[in-house]
Amino acid sequence: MNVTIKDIAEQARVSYATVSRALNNKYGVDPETRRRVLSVAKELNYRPNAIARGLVSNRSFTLGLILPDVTNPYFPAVAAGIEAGAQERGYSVFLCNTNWDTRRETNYIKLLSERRVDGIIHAPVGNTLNEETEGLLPTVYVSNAPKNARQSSVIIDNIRGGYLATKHLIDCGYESVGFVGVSEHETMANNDRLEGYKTAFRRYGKEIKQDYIKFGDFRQETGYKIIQTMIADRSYPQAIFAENDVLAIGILHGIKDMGLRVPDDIALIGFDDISFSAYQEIQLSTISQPKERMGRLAVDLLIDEIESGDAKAAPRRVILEPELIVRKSSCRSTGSDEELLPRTEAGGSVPG
Amino acid sequence: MNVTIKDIAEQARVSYATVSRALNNKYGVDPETRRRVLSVAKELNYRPNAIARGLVSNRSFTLGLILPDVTNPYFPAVAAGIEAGAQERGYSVFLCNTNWDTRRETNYIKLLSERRVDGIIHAPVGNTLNEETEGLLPTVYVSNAPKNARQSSVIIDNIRGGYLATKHLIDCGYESVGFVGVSEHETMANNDRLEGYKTAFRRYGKEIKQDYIKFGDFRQETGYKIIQTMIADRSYPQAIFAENDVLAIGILHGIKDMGLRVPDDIALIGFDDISFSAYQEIQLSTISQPKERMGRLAVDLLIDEIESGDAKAAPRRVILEPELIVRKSSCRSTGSDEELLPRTEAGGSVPG
DNA sequence: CACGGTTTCGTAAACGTTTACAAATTTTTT
DNA sequence: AAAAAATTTGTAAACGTTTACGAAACCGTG
Repeated sequence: MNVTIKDIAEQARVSYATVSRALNNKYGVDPETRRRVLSVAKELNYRPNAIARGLVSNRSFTLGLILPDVTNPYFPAVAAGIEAGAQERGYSVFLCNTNWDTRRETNYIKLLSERRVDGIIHAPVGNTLNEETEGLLPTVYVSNAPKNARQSSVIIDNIRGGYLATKHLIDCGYESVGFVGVSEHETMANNDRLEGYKTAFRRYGKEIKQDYIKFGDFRQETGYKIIQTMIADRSYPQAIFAENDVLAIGILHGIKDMGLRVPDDIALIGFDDISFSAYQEIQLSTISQPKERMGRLAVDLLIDEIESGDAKAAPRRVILEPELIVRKSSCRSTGSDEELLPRTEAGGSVPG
Repeated sequence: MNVTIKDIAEQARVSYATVSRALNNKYGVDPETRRRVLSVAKELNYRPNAIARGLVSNRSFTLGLILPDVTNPYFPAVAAGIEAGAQERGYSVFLCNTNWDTRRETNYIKLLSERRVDGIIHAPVGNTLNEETEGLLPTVYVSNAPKNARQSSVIIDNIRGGYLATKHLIDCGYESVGFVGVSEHETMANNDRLEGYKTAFRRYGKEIKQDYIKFGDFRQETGYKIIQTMIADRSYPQAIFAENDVLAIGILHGIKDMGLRVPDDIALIGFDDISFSAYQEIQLSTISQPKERMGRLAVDLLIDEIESGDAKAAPRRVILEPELIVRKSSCRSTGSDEELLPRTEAGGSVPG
């Protein structure tokens, strides 16, 4: 059906081995025959069969991308970086959507291993590593990495992010600062953000009030409901740090629908800087992650590991800096920019 | 390195052909040996090599998904449907992001054909078909289809959508209704929406005012600027139909930042119903597409074609109904629900 | 117990490449 | 002009499966 290397061989009156060498620019083929082979190939509109090639070379130039939810704007942003980077280096990527389900994660990893991908980029949901699949394939974790992962990862310093967010609110002068997080799917990223929150309290010698720490999931409605019951109960802080922007936007609406104002009655800061947070009507202060860059770094790391063959070399843990973005939901910038908290120690270095 | 069918054969003391038959539940293998083979396979943690399998069967159980921009919330919504549907039927999908670039579209199609995908789902950018690649692979177009495409497609009735949006604004009693569209990347979908706009004017015997028809690209900022210059020029309609929600949201902010109110000073309706349009602070009226369902329909169509082998059978053109969603940016519902415009004739039928 | 019919199994070829090795050809050296 | 060296080419094996075909083993029947 499809035209193969043998068809070319016939037309060009050489053996198919020579055709293979000519097409792959291998050393040791006469320039004249190479020319002839290439011209025949073009004429027949030859497309090499990547599958056959993969079988013998044991390399598919294919990656898996496992993420919890394409529909959550955070992930497409990093996926864009991954796709672009992979494409530039000759790899194609399989899209795998887990719906925040760890069992689906496991299934996908097994599937990808059957498809003989050369590696996977994984934005995992849990905070513990999956012993059944760890090490099955070269992996780079992105945006969240399980505790004591034995693989490389590209994340931001979530503790620092949580610290920056909380510090900002404290610096604004708010007496009480609450925290709304997601517990349903505990991730290291989330744990760390809470940790950063606590650190800020410690630094400022303030006491944490458990009533002002709430947990839900990662949906807008949840944030909406949580804040509304807090307000209804007349037990709410002056400011809130929400663990991600989607939650924060829900909270924002919850506050307004209860007839209170942001930031005058309750100030608010989110995390992630999804594109909609910048919208005029929302103007959510937040902690920004370099999402696309994280994606690029992750593929580059992965492909480097694959191509250098030292997949088993010391895993690299790239930890990027989060950035405080002050919009209108918190307070005007305080200007105090002192680096009270040193950056969290990274196991590896941060490139470029 | 990896455990193969031969390793199993050895352990189970049968030929590897028998192993293959046992693993694939083929007819003609003794229940006892099958049991033995399966148990050895499990014990050795065998994972079939999809690449080798693909080589001989000439089927990769792999699809390509080509879309213009993962970062635009419309596309992840349909991608989610596609991914889920494909996964359920045993297919994996390659993510291909074209950045609204037709040359990248062509390159991706060629690449996918080298990877021997069984078919592709394509949300194309142009309105003309690419003669170089058309027919190279079984294809289903989604969300936009080139004029006289020879392949199946799943789209909504964009003429009707444009009509519904415009009619809604006219019914609200606005004297003048403008149109803001994207011209940079002309698509059939966009052309049709404008067509629907014009149809509504014709039905109502109103005259179209060219000053109120503007074009830009598909970015928020563009909508923002377009409306601001209109307002600055003191030449703007009472209501605006924007060709997509991203544009509409830009317009929304543009209006507010000029000190005017929505809908009191200028009413607004968008198209697509991306998730953020529903946000409390935005409340954009819009025309909704069943995005996830479109994705599912598209994969199902594609896989049916692939598996039935009649890829060359008459292409099916599935045309779904758009739905008017009235929020707060236009006017209260008018209640007039008469079906003035018959649905656009479809070349095929709309399945259950 | 011979025989035809089933059922189970193994051998071999095939899928489209890459690549080690050897053969053939050309070029260089003496 | 022969020998040696270098270049170019072909043959064959390999990658891990599936599957057509035929051989072997088993079954029941007369």
